[in-house]
Amino acid sequence: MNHRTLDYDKLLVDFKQLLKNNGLKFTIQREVILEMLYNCNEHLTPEALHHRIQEKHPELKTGIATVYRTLTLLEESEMVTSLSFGAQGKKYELGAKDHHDHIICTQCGSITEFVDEQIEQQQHKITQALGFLMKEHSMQIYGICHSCQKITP
Amino acid sequence: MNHRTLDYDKLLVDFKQLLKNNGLKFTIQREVILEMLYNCNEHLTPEALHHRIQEKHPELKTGIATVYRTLTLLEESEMVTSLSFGAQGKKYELGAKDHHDHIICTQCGSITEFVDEQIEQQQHKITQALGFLMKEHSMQIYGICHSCQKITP
DNA sequence: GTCGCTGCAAAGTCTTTGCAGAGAG
DNA sequence: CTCTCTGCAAAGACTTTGCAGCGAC
Repeated sequence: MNHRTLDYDKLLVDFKQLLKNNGLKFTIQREVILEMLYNCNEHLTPEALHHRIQEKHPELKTGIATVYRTLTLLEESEMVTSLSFGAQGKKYELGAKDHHDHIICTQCGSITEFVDEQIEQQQHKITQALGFLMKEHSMQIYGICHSCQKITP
Repeated sequence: MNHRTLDYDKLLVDFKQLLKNNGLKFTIQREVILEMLYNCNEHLTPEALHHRIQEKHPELKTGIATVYRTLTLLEESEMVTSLSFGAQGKKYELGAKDHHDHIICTQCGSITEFVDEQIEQQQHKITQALGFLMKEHSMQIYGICHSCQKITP
């Protein structure tokens, strides 16, 4: 269900534009991080991302600090968004995808995405009633996914 | 809007029962932490909570470690819930209150609570359709609150 | 009295920062 | 060439843990 409205080339162009606009440089490390976020159909912790990059591009010896710096940059530029839940730390995903909310299995940690138009509309109603200027929102539902229910009923 | 359905005495009884059931002891520090969570109509970080306790009960010299330990205990027992958003860390609130979601002002950091029956129902529908066993959920809406809009329009 | 609890300080995590050399523009 | 990036290691922030004495039951 990912990347329906997004192809990598477009993403890369946007990224390069973003860098240029801010007098920043396009480096291999930054590209690799973006690419990895694009290709991993998952929500990744900085550490997991770093690990995968080292596996796939060991020649770069990418440092964890660079991963953190790039994620911060991408998040500030709203190209990725972060999710933090419980003690499990912060996870990142590409944010240019369609907006969606998350259903998280507390057993296996898997994350399912969904969008519900009715909920979105309701949120607008509520904030308007309070005179609140809504910028964004995040919703997480926690529970046990279908597969894990079978294992431990 | 808080504590509509909850008075402190009841809370305290529940807490004592919880401790007894687990062979744990009722200490002044634990009571003070619970009381502070009850009286502060806010979502508190462990550090903020610790600071307020030291202000109000300096004679106890309550250590930050005890605050962390007690919050962990309370969270595991589902008497408090934690909220984590962005880089701002984890905040705790009494969880025995009515269920509610959060509207967070990114300007002043204030948190407004709300409940919407329609959203709740919709969440159940969605998870049921996925064969997911919903345990709990959290929803945060970010934006600029009414007061802050006046200051910087 | 017993056994859990507490404060303190030390040890862990996770994340950020300073720096000198490498590399993009 | 200039000025930003990077990796490394050191420093920070936040949280947890070990321990010896204290206190609830």
